[in-house]
Amino acid sequence: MYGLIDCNNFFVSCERVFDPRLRGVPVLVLTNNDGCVCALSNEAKALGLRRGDPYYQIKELCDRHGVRVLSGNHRLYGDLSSRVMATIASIAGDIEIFSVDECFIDFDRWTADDAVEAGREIVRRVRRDTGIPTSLGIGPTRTLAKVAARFAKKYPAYRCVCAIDNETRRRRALELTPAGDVWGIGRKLVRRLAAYGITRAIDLADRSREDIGKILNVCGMRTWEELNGIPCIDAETIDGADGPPQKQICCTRSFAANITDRKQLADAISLFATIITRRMRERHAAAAGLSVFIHTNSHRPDLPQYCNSAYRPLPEPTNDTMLIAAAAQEALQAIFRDGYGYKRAGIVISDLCDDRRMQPSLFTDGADRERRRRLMAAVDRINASSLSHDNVHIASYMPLESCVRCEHRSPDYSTRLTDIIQVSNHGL
DNA sequence: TCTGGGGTCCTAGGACCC
DNA sequence: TCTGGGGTCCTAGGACCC
Repeated sequence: MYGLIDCNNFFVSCERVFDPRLRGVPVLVLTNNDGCVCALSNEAKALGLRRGDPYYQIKELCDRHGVRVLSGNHRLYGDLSSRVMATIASIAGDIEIFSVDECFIDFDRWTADDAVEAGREIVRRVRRDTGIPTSLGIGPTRTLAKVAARFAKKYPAYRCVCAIDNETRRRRALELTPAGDVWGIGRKLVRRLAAYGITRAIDLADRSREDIGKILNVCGMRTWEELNGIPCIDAETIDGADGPPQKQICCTRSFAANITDRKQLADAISLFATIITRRMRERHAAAAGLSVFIHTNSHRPDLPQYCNSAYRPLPEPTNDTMLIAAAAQEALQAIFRDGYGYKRAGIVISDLCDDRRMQPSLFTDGADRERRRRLMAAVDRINASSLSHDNVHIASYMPLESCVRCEHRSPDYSTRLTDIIQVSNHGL
């Protein structure tokens, strides 16, 4: 049996941990640049708001109903996520972290009843120790555990834990689940399946293997098997930093206003190089090359459109901010054209290797490489201190706040000393 | 005025090999 | 008139996830 723990309305729940005034009222968390709705509280969902709604289209409705609107504070969410995962792991042992707010638990050696019992304890402890509400689904495959987690979240009678542990419950659950709510069935597939009369999860599971082979590809076939209780989604148990190495790292942003100036865009690219190299060093990744892309605003067909990207190989794999920034500038200069307003840009790195096992070049200076490595380590140490986030950076760097909008950002309650919550004793 | 960011996997088609 | 068979690698595009 697999368990899936899912944090309820995760980003909203994180904000509510530190600001109790947000409890019981509609709350939205926006995407970067305050562009779209990224997460909502149940009260906001009840007003008809949906994930993905552009904020400018719903602003008036939000004002009318007193919806509390927040910019995303991902440093806070990341910190709470690691606390939630640590709490779960302290009870369940090996867990497989699937996303910022979800993880799988191996319940293989448990009976269903014991798993439910242990599950209730996990949910209670996560709530007590971190303040985050969660739901737990249990099933014979990961896909069925996901289905169960939906029920655990939706119906209070389950008291946060739902198990699909026999054939009757499996069929009943799939009858009540729309095909589009199944893990792996997205918008496009919903439409294709509907053409074959498949609208509920049970319709999908009950088709013959031959039928499914004609309608869907191998990914769809795996979903079909999982719905029928045959586990076939890989068990890549992620164990701390020793999980499978990442294949790609990118850093891309939309800008609050179109950028027309070459120097301004270059400074934004330097910022992206700073962000992406810090992430690479955290993950022991080094890049053998990088791509830079720039894009005008595709939502404005009335303006001249241009997009392009360029690749630059590096003499040897590196995660040095200055070397990556320099290569990124070269790539940018190759594609920049005057006369356009650029709305989006980014750096994408697909050829990654482990910086502890990389092949150095015969023609680069080993002593210089070691000096640069120590310099980057020192910069990371200073910037990681909770008093001075990102105080040390390369000179051609544009502060994030000057190109991206985030007008309703909450404090970094748990990761920055100056933002720590204050408890007043006035009146005591 | 105003529409996110970071990933994964699969497939088809083209280039190339013997 | 008439032109094989088996394979790999790469890339772009499309689908999905949160």
